[in-house]
Amino acid sequence: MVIEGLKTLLSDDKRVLIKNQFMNGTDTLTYLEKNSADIVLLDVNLPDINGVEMVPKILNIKSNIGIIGLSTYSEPSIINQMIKKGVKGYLLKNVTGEELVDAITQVHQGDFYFSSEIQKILADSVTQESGDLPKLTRREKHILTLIAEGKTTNKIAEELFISPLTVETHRRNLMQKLEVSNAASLIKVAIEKHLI
Amino acid sequence: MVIEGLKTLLSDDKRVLIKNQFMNGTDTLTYLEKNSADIVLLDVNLPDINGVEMVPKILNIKSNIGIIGLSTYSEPSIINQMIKKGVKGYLLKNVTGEELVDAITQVHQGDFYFSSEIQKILADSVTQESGDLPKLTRREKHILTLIAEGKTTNKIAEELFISPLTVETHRRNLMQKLEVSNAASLIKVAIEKHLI
DNA sequence: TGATAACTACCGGTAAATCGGTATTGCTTA
DNA sequence: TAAGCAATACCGATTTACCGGTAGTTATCA
Repeated sequence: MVIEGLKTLLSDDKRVLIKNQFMNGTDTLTYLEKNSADIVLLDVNLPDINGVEMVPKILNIKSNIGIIGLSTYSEPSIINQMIKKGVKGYLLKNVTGEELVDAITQVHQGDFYFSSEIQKILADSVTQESGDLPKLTRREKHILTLIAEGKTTNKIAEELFISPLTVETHRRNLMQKLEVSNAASLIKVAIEKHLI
Repeated sequence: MVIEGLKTLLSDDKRVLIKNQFMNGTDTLTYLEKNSADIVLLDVNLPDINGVEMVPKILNIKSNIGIIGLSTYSEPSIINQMIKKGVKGYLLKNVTGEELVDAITQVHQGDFYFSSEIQKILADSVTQESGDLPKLTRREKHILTLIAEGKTTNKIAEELFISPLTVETHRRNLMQKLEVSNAASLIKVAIEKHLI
């Protein structure tokens, strides 16, 4: 449905030629390995591969492809991640045909393009400082999920064959990194920041 | 974009006439108050009004309108809620034109229509028994959010001008209702069940 | 190969949460 | 209006979490 919408919005404009379209990530990647494209309009919600992960995969195949992210929603953290991975533009699906063509031409010229809504979201996320994901280690992530499952320090220690004291240390580091002071809010912000 | 996609998918079929389309809930409701329609294709993610809340609002205006829910994603709880509110069908946005027309005609005849993917999700949710939302009282919900904010029992008691012992009772009732044994997992399942 | 990060571990102490059981009061509604 | 639920509250006891500080051993990667 979204693809049909895209095609309709772009069909009026002769500056844009739609070469192909796919419903999932893997098909897209195999196509791009054998064929060329200037711009990829990339939906963030794909059935097989995460949109964020798609970006480096595409750029590995051909680094000069301009990728424009596309999503219904607007979570700052996702947009931030996409930009870090190398998208050149980002739009919401309520975009007009005009804006869509603008975005494509701008990105094709080597510029960036973010719709006004996205710019607002990015600006907000900078002021709120909510976009910065703390870096958790593998062990910390693991223990985080076990805490979320309701397991106590002792249970976790048993499960990982380490000392409860060690688990407590990880626990404290987690809370420090996420700037909270107990497990309840730890889980809440971990989920908000998509760390779980 | 989605609307354009819909229009394209439906334009081939002469059984369906698109009367109007809107980008938000309020415009839709004001239109429906003065005009008629057989079927409403309702996106769950609207900028102003929650899709679930839209359903009773629409049915209050004209109870014989057939509503078909539409979303990119597929969270069982949302689909369940929509059905409870009275939608007659539910589709994902990767639906084909053919299936879309099928759904519309079936619902127009008074039948239900759920795409195979949705049926699978519903079946899974029944077996996993994850769809049953425990009923929390107003006070419990409030305290739940305060716990999620990392506040301790004492802080919450101060804030609500009640005894810490009372807060503790609410806490225990919350944990019992959500079938968990500590605050961390309480928050996790509360978020999973969209109670926060 | 040397520095940095990750993982491990400990002590002592305080604060908070959890458990089990009980009970009164007010509101709501069948 | 009686039953049921919601909100309030308490006691005693145990467990778990949280804080501050410290430190040795492995990876790992530049």
